Amino acid sequence: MAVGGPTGDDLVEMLAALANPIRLRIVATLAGRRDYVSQLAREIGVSRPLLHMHLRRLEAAGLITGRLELSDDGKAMKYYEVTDFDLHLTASTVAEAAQSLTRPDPGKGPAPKEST
Amino acid sequence: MAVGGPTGDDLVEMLAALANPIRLRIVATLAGRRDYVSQLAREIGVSRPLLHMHLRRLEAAGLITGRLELSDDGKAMKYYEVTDFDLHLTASTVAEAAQSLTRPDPGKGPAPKEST
DNA sequence: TTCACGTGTCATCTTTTTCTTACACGTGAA
DNA sequence: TTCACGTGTAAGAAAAAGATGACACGTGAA
Repeated sequence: MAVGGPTGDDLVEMLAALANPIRLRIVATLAGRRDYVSQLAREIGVSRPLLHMHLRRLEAAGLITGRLELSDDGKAMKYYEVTDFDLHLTASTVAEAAQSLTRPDPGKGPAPKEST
Repeated sequence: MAVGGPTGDDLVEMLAALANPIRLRIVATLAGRRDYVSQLAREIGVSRPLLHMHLRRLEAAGLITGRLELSDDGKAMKYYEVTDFDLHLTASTVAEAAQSLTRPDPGKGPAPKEST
């Protein structure tokens, strides 16, 4: 997906999702091959609940996607894989994205009202 | 500066620095013209102490630089401007950067020891 | 002197993020 | 049944980030 213009809010979410060693490692691992949760947790070396949280964050940002599949054993395995994200960050691209920011500060005011 | 390979740690720091509405807006504002702290605080609409903290984070990540200058009035003004950062984020670039990650998880173990 | 403007920091509080522990469910095999 | 393996979630502790207010300093002008 070309990202000529994610909204400022979306950009913040993507950046926040990537700005973490564990999540960076998750993306790196999934970049090689898709994997299911338990196996991924073993490879990266984190607990399943923790990995689960990080996966949610990455998926919410649109950087990875997961789908539930059934193995031959009849076990439900959730496989994750990376999406085709492509972010180009320079002062100008950031400046453009910032124009569509709706939150002046994180988690406070809901949205800016239009000036009269 | 081309960023064919910032270390994983550096990348995390840059991403964390940009993953914030206020800091995104700071970079966007400085992308147009350099500015000094008090004026910047007024334009963005945040307090000086708060802006000061965000500026430190951005400067630590190497995204902006500031230098102290003297105005005609003899006042010490600290002017900030953006650097020529250029980050390209895809699954593969992230995978490459992740190889040089030294911290398995944020704020726990100091550094991984080399395996024998 | 007092005011307005610039710089900075410190202590504190609130909020968010991160992480662990414990629990729930389902299936196949011994 | 019990065990191993897969899935998920919920509660609470710990750590980090965000934000505020009060303070310090220095200069020029009224």
